[in-house]
Amino acid sequence: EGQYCKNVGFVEKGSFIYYHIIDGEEKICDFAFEKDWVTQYKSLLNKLPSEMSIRALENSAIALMNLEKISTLSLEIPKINLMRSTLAEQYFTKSTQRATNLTNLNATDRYKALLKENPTIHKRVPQYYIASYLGIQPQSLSRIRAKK
Amino acid sequence: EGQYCKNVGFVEKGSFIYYHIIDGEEKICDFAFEKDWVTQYKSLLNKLPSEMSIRALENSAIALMNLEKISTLSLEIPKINLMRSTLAEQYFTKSTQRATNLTNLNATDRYKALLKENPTIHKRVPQYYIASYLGIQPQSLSRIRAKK
DNA sequence: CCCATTTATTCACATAGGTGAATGAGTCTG
DNA sequence: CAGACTCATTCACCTATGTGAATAAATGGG
Repeated sequence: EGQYCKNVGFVEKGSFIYYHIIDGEEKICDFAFEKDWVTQYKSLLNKLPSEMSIRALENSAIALMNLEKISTLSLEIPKINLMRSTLAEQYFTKSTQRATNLTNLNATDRYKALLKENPTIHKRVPQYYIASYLGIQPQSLSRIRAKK
Repeated sequence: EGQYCKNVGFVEKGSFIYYHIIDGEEKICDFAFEKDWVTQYKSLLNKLPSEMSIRALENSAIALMNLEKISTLSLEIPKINLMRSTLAEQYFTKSTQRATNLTNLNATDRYKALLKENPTIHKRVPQYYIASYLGIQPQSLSRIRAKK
């Protein structure tokens, strides 16, 4: 947060969280796992300070590519532009889906939807981060898990 | 919804809603007003059926541009590519902000945030659409407004 | 202008999720 | 192994929002 993002990463191994700090608490707004792209989109493309932080959760391996180099390469290899639109789209799709779930599903159903999409997430991510991502308190997620 | 989106629109006058139908109800996920771009991003760029509907709320004027023509034009006028990234970014920024508000603010504060961003919205959009966008019932929005 | 329809408000009650505290379980370090 | 953390669970109670019904207000067509 506050730094200038200059790279695009591709997760080879491990996991990452995107988060804001609000009232001293880490509010998780996204996860990234193997084969996801990782960058701070707005900071990267607009050369603005990043509005959020990104951090590895596990011991991870990530392939970093510098935006300048990508831009140069794209003159020779037009397919690289595909990657740029894929990136925009991945982020847009994920945040839209998250907003849709937040308005149309209750916490239990949001948790189920997350598990369906990522069945092993609770083995890899502390539960209070999952709760934060779902927009609820850790106690509430405990309650939801117990009820099932 | 279900159709193929082939245009990008620019709102000259009026207003539009983006919505899904879920359990027979229109769930509003975005608004567009003067100077906003309007398109169904994923359908447009991937030539897929649209996942949502878009409809004018008021008597509106919109400048429509065909994607094919935009692509051709962009060879002559490189600045047009700016518009494409602006578009991706507008959508991404809005949906991210919406998801952030939904997780970190209560309904009252989400309503205040919306009013701050768009002070005249209640003069132009029926209240039950605003409620839907905020992720609450119309009665709850009435209650919130009454309390203030 | 009147009636029909749509939209907004209000109320009483129900429920999901928040809050703070206590407890338990897991993990790390020495 | 003991002590110190960190994380997860459970509980009792609280509050925001949902729900369904009744009413009121606004809107639109004849």
